[in-house]
Amino acid sequence: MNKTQLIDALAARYEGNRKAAAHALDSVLDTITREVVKGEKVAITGFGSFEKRVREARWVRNPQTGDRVKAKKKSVPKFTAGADLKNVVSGAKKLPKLTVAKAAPAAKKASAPAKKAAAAAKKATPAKTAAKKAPAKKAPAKTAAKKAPAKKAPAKTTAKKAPAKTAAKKAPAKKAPAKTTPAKTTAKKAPAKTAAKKAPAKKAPAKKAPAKKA
Amino acid sequence: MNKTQLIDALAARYEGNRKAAAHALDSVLDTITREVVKGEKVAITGFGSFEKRVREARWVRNPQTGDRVKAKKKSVPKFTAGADLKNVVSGAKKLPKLTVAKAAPAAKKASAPAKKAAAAAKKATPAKTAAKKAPAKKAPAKTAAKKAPAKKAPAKTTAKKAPAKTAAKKAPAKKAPAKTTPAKTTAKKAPAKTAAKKAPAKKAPAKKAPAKKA
DNA sequence: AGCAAGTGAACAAGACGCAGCTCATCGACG
DNA sequence: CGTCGATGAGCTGCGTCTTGTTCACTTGCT
Repeated sequence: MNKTQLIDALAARYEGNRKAAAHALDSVLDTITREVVKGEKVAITGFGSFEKRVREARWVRNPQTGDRVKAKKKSVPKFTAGADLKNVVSGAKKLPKLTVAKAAPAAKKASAPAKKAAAAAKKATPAKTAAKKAPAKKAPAKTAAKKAPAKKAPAKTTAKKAPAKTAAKKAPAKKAPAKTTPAKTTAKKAPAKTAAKKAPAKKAPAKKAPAKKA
Repeated sequence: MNKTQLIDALAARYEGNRKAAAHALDSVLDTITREVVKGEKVAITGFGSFEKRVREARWVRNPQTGDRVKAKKKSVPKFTAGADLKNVVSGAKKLPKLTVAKAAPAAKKASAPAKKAAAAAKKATPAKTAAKKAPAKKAPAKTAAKKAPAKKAPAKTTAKKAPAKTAAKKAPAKKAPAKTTPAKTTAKKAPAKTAAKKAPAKKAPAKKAPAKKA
């Protein structure tokens, strides 16, 4: 998914208004960028944090010549994923269901949807809280508690709607073939890209061709 | 800077409307999250890309017990910073000036501001483009070109309008202090962290205190 | 206000970043 | 809608960074 496609997906939060979505995306990214450039660490609880980190001078290699090169000391942007993002990406936790209702009123009433989002978040949060409290109380039984969360994951899956579970199954299926699935996903929108990637792999020999030129 | 402060900064793009800003931030982050969870790589040219990466099972160590632990195979979120973000963070490139005018109309007319933003982007882009073309043409002189870019930075400054040049002069002046300012900023926070790091070291004994409790 | 996230420390194995170059892809603009 | 300049990805190998667990405390957010 590229920027344009992201804007398309984001537009759903703005009643299909792509311009508003584009403005939102640009604004968010630009603001984060400016703060990081200023040396400010931008910490978004749950999602992650962006910060400027100093990378000391170090020896690196020119992959083409194999020569060692001294990379100068510089500042680089660093993103550290937050717990929530990690949890949903790993599948340990599911994202709150995004209702169409949220998307619709989003553009009309920023406050109303925010409350709905909070409500949805609360629904997801308490369940987790309870789960965490249980192990917290069973300090000695934490080992077992570890196993408990594993059971929790499926429990949540089961707790969710049948379709969600179906989606969950699809999700893991995607993980297994993550290397394969993305190709499929890519194949849908950018099969050309997949082909393009495969093509470049073939172009690796193409590079050999230029090597011959050399 | 935390989420609340980020929303404050972002509100400037929405006529001070914090709710709209919050909605924008939440929408963007949630959309990115959902796409990544779905296995989609979200590539935002210039800023960076978010993707789900598979981490194979591996042996890790429990630092407290020294025990080897088998970390299960899991999916983790990964962010790769884009060239533009890297350049501005490293100081190799400056961010286009953000005019208040942009912020003001942003909330009123999503379309109009988008165009203005685009116009501003163009101003920044062509200058860079021209600068880059120059080196691109001197393919053989790339080695020199490397040295050239250092000179380019001022060259671009000169190429800009007199006022822009004035601004450029201010900009470099800001650069000089920028490094000083961020250092100070960093000094403020970093030392705090450093202090914090030292503080926890002191807290190590504090842990002994609870040990006494035990 | 209460709960979750974040932080720091410990250590070793595994993951990641980064040079320069080339080609494919992207996206802003006319 | 097409164009073209900018960006992204991949290559190699080595130095740097992250990650597991646990605990206690601080901070942030709903």
